Amino acid sequence: MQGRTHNCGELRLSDVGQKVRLVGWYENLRKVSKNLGFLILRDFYGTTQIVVETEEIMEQLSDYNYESTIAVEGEVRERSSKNAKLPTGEIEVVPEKVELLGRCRYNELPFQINHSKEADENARLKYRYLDLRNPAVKDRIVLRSKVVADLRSSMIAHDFMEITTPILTCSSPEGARDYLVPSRNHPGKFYALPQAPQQFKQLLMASGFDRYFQIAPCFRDEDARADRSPGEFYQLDMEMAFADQEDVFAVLEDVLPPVFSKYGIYKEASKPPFRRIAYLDAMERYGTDKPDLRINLTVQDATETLADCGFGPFEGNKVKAIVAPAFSGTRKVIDRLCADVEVQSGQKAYWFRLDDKGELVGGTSKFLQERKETVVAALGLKPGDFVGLTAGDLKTAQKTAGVLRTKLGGLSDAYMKKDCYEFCWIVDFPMYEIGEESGELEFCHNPFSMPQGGLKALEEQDPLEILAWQYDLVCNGVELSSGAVRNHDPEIMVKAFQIVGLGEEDVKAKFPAMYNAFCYGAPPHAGIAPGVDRMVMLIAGEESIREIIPFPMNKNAQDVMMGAPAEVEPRQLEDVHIQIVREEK
RNA sequence: GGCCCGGUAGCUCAGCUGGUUAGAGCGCCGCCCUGUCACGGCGGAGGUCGUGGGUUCGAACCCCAUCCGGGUCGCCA
Repeated sequence: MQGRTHNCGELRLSDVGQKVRLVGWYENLRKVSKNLGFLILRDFYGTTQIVVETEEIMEQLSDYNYESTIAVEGEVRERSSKNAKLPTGEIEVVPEKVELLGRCRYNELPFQINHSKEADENARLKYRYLDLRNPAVKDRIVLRSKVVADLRSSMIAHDFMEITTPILTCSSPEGARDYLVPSRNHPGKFYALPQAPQQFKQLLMASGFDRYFQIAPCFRDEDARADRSPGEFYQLDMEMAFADQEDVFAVLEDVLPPVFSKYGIYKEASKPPFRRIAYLDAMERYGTDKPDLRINLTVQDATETLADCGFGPFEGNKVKAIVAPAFSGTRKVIDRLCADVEVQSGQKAYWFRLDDKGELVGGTSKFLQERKETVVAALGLKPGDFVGLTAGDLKTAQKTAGVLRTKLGGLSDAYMKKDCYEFCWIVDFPMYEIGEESGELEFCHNPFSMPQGGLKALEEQDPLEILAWQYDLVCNGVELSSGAVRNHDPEIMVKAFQIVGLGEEDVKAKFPAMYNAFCYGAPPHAGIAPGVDRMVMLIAGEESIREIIPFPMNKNAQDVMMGAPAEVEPRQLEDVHIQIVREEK
């Protein structure tokens, strides 16, 4: 007998009496005596108990290390003591023959397979093929595959067509650092890996395709975060011709919630239409453009009430307040909260409380006693309330308050409904902003977005007042995606660039293909590109993006399993006309 | 690049105010165990305390430098 008759997850009571051949990994042997032991055989589908009842097979097994692959031939038997926790727990296989298929040469592994999630991350990444044998680790990758399959079929059901776009393309002048690929045939010239298929999908619209999507690999040479993989990631990239913001919203509101509620750790997901929050409102009420709407706390402006109270950090600054009602945290909890905010935002948070007797206590309260009535009235305080405070220029105060709000929300179920997916759209982003470094007018997001009001707005309005048809999709405080109604009109495009001091020649130079294409009659179009990795993280309830990537890189963008990045042969460098210049330390 | 946290047995971690022989659980090896299922019992092996320097009679512990990992800010239109 070759191969297998069944997998390790499918035998049931109804199979009793059958002769079977199972193959898989030798996970464990619980040895009870010289001639009784219970072997756990594991494959992709599950585990099956093999009951060893002869000294002969017991001795044979003692030569094999755990994690070797073996084949077992024998008869299915009803267990005398069943295990309700296992799908195969009612049966066991009595082996007539055991065969070694692939020897594991080590009796000690870098970590224990079933506890690999607790092991050192570098060891897990280096031995990812062992880590992935852990069902709990493997399941995330299986989940990812299912989510992607459902997204794909749902998009196709919505009449979208998957079209692949080039991986070797050219460096784009805006945005993140590119990954460059030297050209052998063109000395001194480089391809770049796409940061997103942005321009290609817009060119598909100009080419006459109506509804495009792609599970698209994207490459950006930027530093990692817990929720941001270095180097590469995937987007559910989509674009629709003759469409506006409403059309894009309608598609994703239809496609995403069913996938989230079907596979997610939470079974409840927002129903369409998702809440829409204007960017400036989001910054004011939630202190972020990616609010977690599961948290019911909001930010208030307390500048007028508190800025001049005599507390140094408030002086001349904007002050933001978050009132947490019926607060029960101890001083230790509060200190921890403030420390966490400082670690994450780089800014300090302050606080005081209105105690049960109605007295202002703790933190900054001594600066407020004289104006107690005003403070209580302005913030609408009730006895037992905690007030978290942040200060700085408007953006700093808002952003810090945003971090504080998130941390406060995590403290109590009363502040946060945890078990659901709350989607929202952030809309009405400003078209332009004053750049923090340059101090000059810049595009707030991407220059391809259509300004609300079109050419007329660009000609007549204060640039800082102009809004763009630009939107973000947010779920539980995670930014899933940016999207926009694109600027498909060369005239408006040139005008939009002129406002930031660039001209027609710059547009042509920076985006020649798109500019030219749009000169031949382009459809109005709009699109978006939700991050697949982020969505799978939310669905899986994982905090680390590495858990949902089959072969992730470490924080420093190294693949410790493959050894990438690596040096190459001098000959290869010559081929592509590259010389290495090493920096002296 | 800045800041924060960490690095002690194969793995996870404890190790007090600096004190003489650095511990635990899991794993590994050996023996025992006829229904285990996180099997159990007994015994054993296993340590450059990340690295280098300093302070001290004495350093896993304090100081300096450095390397590595994670988080975060910058960055990611």
